[in-house]
Amino acid sequence: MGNKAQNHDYDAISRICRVLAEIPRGRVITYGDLAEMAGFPRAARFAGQALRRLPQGSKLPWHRVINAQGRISLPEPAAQRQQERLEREGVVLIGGRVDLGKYRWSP
DNA sequence: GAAGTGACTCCTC
DNA sequence: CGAGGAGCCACTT
Repeated sequence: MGNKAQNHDYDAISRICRVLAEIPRGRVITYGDLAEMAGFPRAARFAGQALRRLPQGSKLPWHRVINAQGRISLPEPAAQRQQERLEREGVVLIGGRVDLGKYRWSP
């Protein structure tokens, strides 16, 4: 059948999840890079939507995804949780900002 | 099939 | 460094 994004778009989402699962502990990735690695260049927003659709009990490291400015794009209070998770992995936030030059993950 | 939406990014002021 | 605006992509309704 020609169903693409009608019932369950496990095609694009699964790619995002796959890349997400590859992010090593203690590292972070930007929405833009995540999308690009999944095969959707310039689709940073899509990455965000995919993560937003992610179930709560997901084992995927959604907290390792931040914006290109090294900041958490998530609204409160989720942002606080994400920051704590990152710090718990050793990712230091200075002024609510992550040093992408140090923690940005690249394959 | 068109219009709306967003956990974005880049450029300019 | 912060605020504002246009551009982009794929999903959702």
